[in-house]
Amino acid sequence: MPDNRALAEQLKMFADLSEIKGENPFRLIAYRRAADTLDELDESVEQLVRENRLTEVPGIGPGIAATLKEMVETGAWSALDELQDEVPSTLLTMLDIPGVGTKSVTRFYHELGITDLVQLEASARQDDIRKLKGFGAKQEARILSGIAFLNQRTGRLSIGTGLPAAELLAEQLSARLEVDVAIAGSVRRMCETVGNLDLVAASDDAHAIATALAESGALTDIQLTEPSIATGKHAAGVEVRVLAADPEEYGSELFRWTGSREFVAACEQQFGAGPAAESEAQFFEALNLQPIPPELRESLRMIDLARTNALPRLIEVSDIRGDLHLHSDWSDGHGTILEMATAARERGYEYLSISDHSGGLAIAHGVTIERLRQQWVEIERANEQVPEIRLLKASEVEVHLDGSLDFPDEVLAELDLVVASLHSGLNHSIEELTERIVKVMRNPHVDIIAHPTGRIIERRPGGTYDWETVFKVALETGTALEINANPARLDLRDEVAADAHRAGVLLVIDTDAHDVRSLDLMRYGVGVARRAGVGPEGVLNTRPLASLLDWLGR
DNA sequence: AACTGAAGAGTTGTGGCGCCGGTGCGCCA
Repeated sequence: MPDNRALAEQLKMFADLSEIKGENPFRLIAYRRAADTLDELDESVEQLVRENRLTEVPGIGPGIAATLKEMVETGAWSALDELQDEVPSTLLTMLDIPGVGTKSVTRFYHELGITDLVQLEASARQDDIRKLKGFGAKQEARILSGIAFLNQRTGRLSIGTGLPAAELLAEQLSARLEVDVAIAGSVRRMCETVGNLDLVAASDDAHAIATALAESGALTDIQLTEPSIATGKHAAGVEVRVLAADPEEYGSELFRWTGSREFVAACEQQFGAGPAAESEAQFFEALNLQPIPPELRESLRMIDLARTNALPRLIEVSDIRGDLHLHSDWSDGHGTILEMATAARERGYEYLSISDHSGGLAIAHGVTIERLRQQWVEIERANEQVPEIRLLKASEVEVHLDGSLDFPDEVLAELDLVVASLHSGLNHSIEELTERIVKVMRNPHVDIIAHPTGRIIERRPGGTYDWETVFKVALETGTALEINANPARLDLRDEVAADAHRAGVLLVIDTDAHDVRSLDLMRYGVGVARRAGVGPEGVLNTRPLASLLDWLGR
């Protein structure tokens, strides 16, 4: 039974193929909008089909409802199958190249007979692309560097998918086997992408684990690859490995299975095979080491720090007192200001910054100066309705190519908080980008630089900066650099965040939420900060409201 | 294809950048 996400994928694929075929563009918009809606829908499509309520969903009319019904009931979509006979679906892989869209792909296909990335790369190398009207040497170079970037992709799963999947499995296994089951591996270390999902169960019965895995419904191809290891293929596309650990060795095995491989190897070299321990705490105690948080088990230096009880105190999700970068339905968010404020109260926050896009980002329905003033009225009203949460009048202000901001200084001065964002020209040179961001930080009204590099993990490389200069100016101007908690971004990434922290730069962890649910992405940003060795004092939004307002100078 | 608003028909996702070629078009946020 296809879930909402799988159905949305099919709709998007249909839209892309139809666009290549040259169908009515408004039809495509409708399919894509419906797909976006499904991604955020709380109810399952299957349920809606059964109750014949699909067309009650905004953006789903009779046509798409019939399509969804067909997919739910038969598991297939005949129109999509027919379309794939006409338009090879391998063409879609070329759309992943930054700068290549459906128009270009159509021409590569019709005029050069190119159907996939391998053929496209070969043609670009042979200078065949520039023979097409409207293409030249620069385009060829862009295509080649784009393909090189795509070839670096690991096919690993985002932590944003891996962690919830591992949590669900651990919960199901624990309930069925009635033993402790822990998440291990790269998921536990909060790596930005994960190659597989590793779990450790406090049970030496691997057969029972395999049976429980089968009952979970999320796995195929379940087998015992070793007497004590049950594996299977997860629907999300990675391997699941569950270690059957003797309860008396549960802690020490969890340590071994958490990795990183180099880290565990280094420990074994220093301490031998290590003692058997029921819990990880006991394991560290037996080694006479301060417990090392999983996120720090990458750098061997941490072993020395643990020896002398000198590990940094790491930030925790419970340290976070508010979210300073998010969106409402005033721009491209889906929740009202009141809904976002209420959700923040449920999460125990003290404050929330309403930072919708500025007018320059038209596609996101950016807020113009005139609408900004209207928004302040609504923010004040919500402040009265949800007195537990202090809503800040903020903006995610577009940075233009010349480093100027989308709002004039007089308007910025009236805001409680200014988040500056680069969305264009991120492929410019390191010198140009550094100069631009320095200019932004030197604006006295700018408080935060959002998702500084603009990377999208495994999709867009993002910009490069002379970080030393960026940190120096951030320190000098008192600008906070964001760790964007969205698992597709995680920007700044762990290593750069660690360097920033060491340089004394203040960090801030924001979700950039576009709906209520995304406020919960905070833990991924906290994971990055922990991997960077950052404690609560290094993060702006751990501060109490009064202290935050003081920092803002308001 | 869906929505609006009441009839059928018109509207829907905007504007700047980069590349190519000499003014326009595709791509992207």
